[in-house]
Amino acid sequence: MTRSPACKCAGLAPECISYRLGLCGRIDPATFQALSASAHFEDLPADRILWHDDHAPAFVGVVLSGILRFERSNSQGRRQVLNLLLPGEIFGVENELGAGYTIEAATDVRLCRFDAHVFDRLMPKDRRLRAEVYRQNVNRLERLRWLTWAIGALSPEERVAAFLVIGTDYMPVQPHPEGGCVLSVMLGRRDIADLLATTVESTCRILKSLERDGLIEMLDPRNIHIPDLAALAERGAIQRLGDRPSFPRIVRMARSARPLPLRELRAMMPINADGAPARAS
Amino acid sequence: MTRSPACKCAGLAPECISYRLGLCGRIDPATFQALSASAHFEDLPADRILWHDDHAPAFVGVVLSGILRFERSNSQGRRQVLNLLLPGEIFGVENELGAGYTIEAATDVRLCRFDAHVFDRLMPKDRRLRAEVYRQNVNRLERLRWLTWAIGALSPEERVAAFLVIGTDYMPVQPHPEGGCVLSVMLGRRDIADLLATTVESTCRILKSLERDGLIEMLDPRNIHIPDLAALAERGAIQRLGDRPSFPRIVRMARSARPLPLRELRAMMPINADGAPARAS
DNA sequence: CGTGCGCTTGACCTGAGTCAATCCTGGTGG
DNA sequence: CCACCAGGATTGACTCAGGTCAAGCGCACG
Repeated sequence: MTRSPACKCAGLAPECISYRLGLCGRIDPATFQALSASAHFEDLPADRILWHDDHAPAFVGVVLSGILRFERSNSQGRRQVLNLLLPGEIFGVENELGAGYTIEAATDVRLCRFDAHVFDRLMPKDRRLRAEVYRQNVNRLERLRWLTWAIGALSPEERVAAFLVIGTDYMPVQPHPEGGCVLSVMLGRRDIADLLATTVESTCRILKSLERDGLIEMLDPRNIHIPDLAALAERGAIQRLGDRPSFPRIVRMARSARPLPLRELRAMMPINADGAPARAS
Repeated sequence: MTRSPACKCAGLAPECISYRLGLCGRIDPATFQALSASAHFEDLPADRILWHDDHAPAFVGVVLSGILRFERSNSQGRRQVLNLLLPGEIFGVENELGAGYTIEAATDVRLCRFDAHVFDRLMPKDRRLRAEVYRQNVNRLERLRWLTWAIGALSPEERVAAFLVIGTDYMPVQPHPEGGCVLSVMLGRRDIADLLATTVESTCRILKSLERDGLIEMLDPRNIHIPDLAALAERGAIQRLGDRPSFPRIVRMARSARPLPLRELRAMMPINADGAPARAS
């Protein structure tokens, strides 16, 4: 884990995802100054443990790129991923750790950490900061509600289908020459399985079966062509394409602070899943 | 559903659970005055639908007695209960409805409804009001995390065991002459099953099997003797008796505004599950 | 005294988890 | 450049936990 010296963000700010569409850009400029004075970048390799169990969090952070997973395991090691933390999202506010929760990097991650004390001092002062933290909490709650419902009321197949549909909101998406789109799944099978409360094997089989049904086509394990998003959504018990839990649109990440390594198909300029240019707001 | 004329709460306040340990007692007195001026009592019979699906909530409410269930169903009618709303808890803030969620009475319920506009006008003015709403949101998130983890990572048996243990925090509890305590489960099997993402039949069988193992004894379907709470907790994957999601302690309800009908064993003076007098705070 | 509903029990069966073998790919070192 | 290796992904075979379906049971209520 590399760690840069304190960075004032000054030059970077307009490029930074947190500034462009997250915390930093929505708070009072004075708060931003104070906060950025305590900011450090930090790069984590995939699977690095960021916080473990009841180890009280010592800092507040914002994800700049990559995905963190917020999870908890039972005694036999069965793991449940409770949330994905995406670029632009804050973590470490409200002592969300404590009861055996862990935060780990699901992919390579770059994040920005702020001093917790500085953050706590700023909270009561800036109503926009509070509003942003509140907003993100509401989103979190909404996503968790969806997940709980999905695990409790949907079949594994429906959950996987829904995961792919919802994934088009926050994972890279490219148009496909023959129509539809190609979703680049940023998570390994293990993580998908643990998020959807199923197993790696079932996930594989379900993907194959969705492929047999023509709902998807696997270009390679991580790149999935979705010819008809609406059809897949229907399989995933998503009534209208509109009602999915709110994730930040990765599309806004397109030119984030640190471009992802430019391998194979990974979309650097994602468009909307339906092939239209990315929606605003 | 009976509805009283507007009630100023004046005389009732000290008796009211929301005043004694919830919203009303924690906010600025001026806010309380304004809020209570728009307050109505409302009694709902069990299973009455309070809000349905995308019907935008028109009011903010506080549960005074009984339990509401916050739920969502899939297309085949499989239902998932996502949260229980207990005496003292607020609902209707932040448009939590919208995506097919429903709020229904799980038992007979008495609640206090406030005008949503009044509430929204007060929110920006009173920091203590905001703090209380925030606090309750954090609790909600925490409970939902536990539930998601439980459904995803625990077996149905573990979930039922844990449900009973956690239930001692928010459902009536009495000491048992032979030691341990008697928990009066306020929910029907159906609700328990839908909360724990299992079926009525499995719930029954699991209860029987816990009984065979001597972990519980069913006095009648709704009154369960727990000789050793810690042993049951262990079966429910609750490590230390301390780490359960935070529910309001029903013990504080003991003399709430409207006593529950005094049938059979229902404890009017619950004590702590371990037999000690109720813990403070 | 019938009816209905909630709870319980039994029989059955299948979806999905477990275990194990194989494939594939990218990375490493010779 | 190639052989080898490790880890992820896939596939197959097997098993059983727990869901479904179908009956009883018993209490509350009209």
